[in-house]
Amino acid sequence: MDDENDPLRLDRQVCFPLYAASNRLTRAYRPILDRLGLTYAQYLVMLVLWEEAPQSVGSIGARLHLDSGTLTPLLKRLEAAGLVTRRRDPEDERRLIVTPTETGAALRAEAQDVPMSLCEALGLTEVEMHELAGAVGTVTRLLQHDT
Amino acid sequence: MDDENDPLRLDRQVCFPLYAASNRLTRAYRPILDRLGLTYAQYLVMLVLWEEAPQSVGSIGARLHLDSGTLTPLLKRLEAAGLVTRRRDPEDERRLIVTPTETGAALRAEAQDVPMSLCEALGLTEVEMHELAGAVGTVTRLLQHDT
DNA sequence: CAAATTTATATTGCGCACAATATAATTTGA
DNA sequence: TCAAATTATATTGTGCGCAATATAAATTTG
Repeated sequence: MDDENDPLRLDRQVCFPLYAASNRLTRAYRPILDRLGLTYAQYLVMLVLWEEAPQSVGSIGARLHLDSGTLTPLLKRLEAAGLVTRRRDPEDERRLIVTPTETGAALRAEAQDVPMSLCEALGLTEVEMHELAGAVGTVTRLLQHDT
Repeated sequence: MDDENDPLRLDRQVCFPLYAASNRLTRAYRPILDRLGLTYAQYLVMLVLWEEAPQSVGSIGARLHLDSGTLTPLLKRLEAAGLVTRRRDPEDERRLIVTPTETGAALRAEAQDVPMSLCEALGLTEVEMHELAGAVGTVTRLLQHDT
């Protein structure tokens, strides 16, 4: 009831600005990634695959903290778009091996300036981008106490 | 191709940790809010309404940066749960006035210790919580250059 | 005052995110 | 060795988040 210290006031919520910031980022990415025909989550999966391929659904998920409920349909859409192939690992038929197609690998070149475009879309200088990276790092470190 | 400075490496993405942190937070809130029968987004709407009621869909949306595409079905679910009423403003039939029911208002008492429970679920001390608030504030400030 | 414009909410459609559960392959161990 | 436990992915169902569009009420203008 003592307004000042009410823990339920929206402007006292530590986590709401993080939620709002994350939504805002996804919105900012959208017009940029539209040019590549990718959603933000699909872009993240392609980043992971461009770094190392092939990879199983599980290893992609471990990297992005996403589970098969999210990844299975997403990967099917990437497959339907001709960007990846999905086949079972003959060594272990439980595993599904995801590999970028030639088109999917070539898309990497188109994606080169996505980070810079986003920077511009957010109206951030390189210095501010570094500040942001620092603050985001602090948030991440603090939230990784658990798992 | 010069691995070190490749702007497409996942660990060079400033925004991915923010996305991951936001997902993690929603997961952390879930078991706590389950006890109130609320999702995280519904909890945010109730916070806004507990602060000031009644409010129109538009004013709730302005506060949370959400649009009617998100809020209309969410508010219908809150109405179906008996937590709010929805009626047109007789002064301006375009507006929809959202008001907590007695049950909805009473739920506020049940929610009092949600912030503390979350803090515990994240394994954060009060000092760390303040650090987190500071870092989140920096992120918010930097991302508010645009709108 | 009527037509055009603006404003507020609703609807539709798509793609996550995730809990819960299912299925099938592999591994373990009595 | 074979039944139980474990592991990997898939499926189902719910609820966002948002772009695009629709609808209807209010406001502005000519």
